[in-house]
Amino acid sequence: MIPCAKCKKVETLMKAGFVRGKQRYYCKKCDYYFTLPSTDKKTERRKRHQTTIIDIAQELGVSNSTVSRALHNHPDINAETRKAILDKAQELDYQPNQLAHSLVKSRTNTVGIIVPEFLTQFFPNVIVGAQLILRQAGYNLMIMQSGESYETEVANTKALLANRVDGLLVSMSHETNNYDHFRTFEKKDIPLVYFNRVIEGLGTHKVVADDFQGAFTAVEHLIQNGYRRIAHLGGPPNLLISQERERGYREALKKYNLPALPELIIHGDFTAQKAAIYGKHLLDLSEPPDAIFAVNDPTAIEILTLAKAKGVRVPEELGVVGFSDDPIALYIGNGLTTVKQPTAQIGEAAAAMVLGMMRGEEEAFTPKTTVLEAELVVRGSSVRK
Amino acid sequence: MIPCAKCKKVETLMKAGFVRGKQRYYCKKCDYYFTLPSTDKKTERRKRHQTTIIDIAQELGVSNSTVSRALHNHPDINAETRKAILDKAQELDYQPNQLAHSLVKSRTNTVGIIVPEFLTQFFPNVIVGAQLILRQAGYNLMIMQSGESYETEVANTKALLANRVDGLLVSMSHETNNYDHFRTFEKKDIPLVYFNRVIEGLGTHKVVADDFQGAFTAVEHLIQNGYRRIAHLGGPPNLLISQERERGYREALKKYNLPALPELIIHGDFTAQKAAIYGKHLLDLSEPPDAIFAVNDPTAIEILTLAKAKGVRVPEELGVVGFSDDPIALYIGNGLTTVKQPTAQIGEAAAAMVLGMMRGEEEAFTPKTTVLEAELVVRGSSVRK
DNA sequence: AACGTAATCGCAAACGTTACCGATACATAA
DNA sequence: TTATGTATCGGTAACGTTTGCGATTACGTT
Repeated sequence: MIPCAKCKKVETLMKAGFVRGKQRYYCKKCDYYFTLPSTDKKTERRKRHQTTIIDIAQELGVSNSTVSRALHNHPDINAETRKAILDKAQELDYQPNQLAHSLVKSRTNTVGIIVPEFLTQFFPNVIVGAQLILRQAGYNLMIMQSGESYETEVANTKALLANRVDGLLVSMSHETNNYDHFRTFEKKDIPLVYFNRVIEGLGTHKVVADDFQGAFTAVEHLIQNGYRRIAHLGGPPNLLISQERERGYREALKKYNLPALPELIIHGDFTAQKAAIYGKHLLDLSEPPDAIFAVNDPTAIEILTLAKAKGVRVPEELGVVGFSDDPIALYIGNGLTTVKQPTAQIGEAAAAMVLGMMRGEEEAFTPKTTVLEAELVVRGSSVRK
Repeated sequence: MIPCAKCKKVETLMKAGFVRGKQRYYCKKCDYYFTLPSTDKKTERRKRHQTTIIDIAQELGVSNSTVSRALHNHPDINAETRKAILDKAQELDYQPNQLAHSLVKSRTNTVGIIVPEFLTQFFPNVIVGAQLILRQAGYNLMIMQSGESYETEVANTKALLANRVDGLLVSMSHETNNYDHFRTFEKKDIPLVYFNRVIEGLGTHKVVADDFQGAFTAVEHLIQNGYRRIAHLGGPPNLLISQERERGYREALKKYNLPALPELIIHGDFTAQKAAIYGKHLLDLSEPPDAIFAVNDPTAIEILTLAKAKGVRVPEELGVVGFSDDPIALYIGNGLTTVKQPTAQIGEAAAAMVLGMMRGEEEAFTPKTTVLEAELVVRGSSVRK
């Protein structure tokens, strides 16, 4: 009863096994194998779905191109039809499908940002600044946090790449020593701007606070307040931010003919955990420092806590200066002297940079570095009364 | 010399004006207008683009479906071809286009989260918790902040909708009184979970800390430490979080037969700014309170600052309890007594909820509310020595 | 030798939008 | 009239992936 798919004869046909659970037939005459096409139920439009441009078009009996034009006020459209379409869109609660849009335009209007953490105030503030600039330029911000882990940082870049971000802002985790995952962006010509945590040698734009000047001013301040045996609890040595702050520290000492003692310079990793260990080490030294310049506020705060526990009086016996002006700095003890960075401006500057790059305002590409001023905020932890 | 597009005759043809800068022709015989098809240059593949599945397919001389299968270890594929494809993918630095994938699957593997701000520690912590759970389930998190503005909150929902998130976590801005933008999600069957800042009546899942119990315990603690004239500097009255904390405050007073004095209950908006105004008002009262239960830590911190400036001794003359255990609480003065919320767990619980909903584990939909314990952390601001 | 079946792979239709062109109906100028 | 613009609108390839199903080979099995 089944006719051959080619010659339509029934008599020459025979069953010929199964394929994927369906009966297969073989026509001896045509020497042709085939299976019966499934009785295609002509599946009516999937039940639930966001309303599309096509839904609007069908309801109004126009083509989808017309609808598309209406929604983007293209000149080639009649005012009345546009109104009808806009009304219908409103009625059906149409939301454009950004995915489809991005796919065809191969632009997502999204830039990614990777930060090491957002438990201190620094990065959230940067993000707010960046978001401000980007939003008013019509861009969305996709926020990722690496949690100071190289692995997740790589995973983050992968995800952002998969989501085809148009640009990227990065502050590196202190774990990263390999930068291939960032080079990928350069290779694909995706604008990339580093901020705060940057390394040297990567030929890209950077936005940083003036770490050197900030550190120099901070240490000079300590010296001018009578501290002489000043230690530095630094950051990961691979990051420029650590290098610059240490350089500022060293230069300040040099200016006042003070020695930079190796035993008073320790590299941590920005975390309070490590700071506690190294800080304790410093305070327990047979000849302890009379001041500590910490690479960041969490470190400085840990030192203040240690000093309090040990009964070391601040600022009389120990001067402490931090870096970044964490809100806690204002409230802890008599206040923590710290170097204030223009957090929001860092975000804004970085955002402005990618914007420029994405708009292709670049002639020849020359890596530019924006340095924003850092300001010393003097509080109780560094001024002997 | 130009033949008619229909009848191919040359003699019946004549020029007939221009359309969009191109010469138009008219065949008198056929009564047919037309323009010459542009000499389609067969534009070779656009220069720069991320490598696609097709690039791999072409390089290897296989079809793109084969490549797709290889990349998802589909059974229908030879081990060798798979290896070849995988190698080539590596070589070409292939990154799957999430957009195209999402478009066809109509699933983005992304959930959105809207928070009012991330300048206090609370929301970042929640985000970290949520991200943890979602990431290991293969989902990305799209973070938005409303900045406590209704307008941007609406804009945020629009953006998330346009990006077709599979689910949404929301903590509302204190400005929002209209919830239509959230109802859209319910209407489109997009899983939605509120956390922390929720309102009543919305038939959806919620995750909150036990605000009532936390507040009750806090105020009871104040009473047990001898405070009698306890004020409450509350939050926006439309939010359940404010209502519950106020209820806890009132119930605790009631338990000890203390009156809830209207002049000692003021509603702020969570911000330090308003807290400064209302706090000053309270302290300047002819008969000032001997303790203040603040709706959150920024408010409490502002009160401590005001008290210090005014010379009111804490905790002797004024007991203060906050809510949320901001890091500052540990360091300010002799420490701020506060109610600690399980921030990360809130994020985790909320994330787990959307996950469940997205996986369609729901039978009939019954709004579920998860309440997580809040714990009183006693510090110096509330214990008279 | 003839058939049954598993292993592979290609085709092509979606997904929702955009944009280039072609194609009309009129309005207008010659 | 008649040739020429103009104002609108439809058709249809892309964009990069997934997937159902058809097709082809290669091998066992009777």
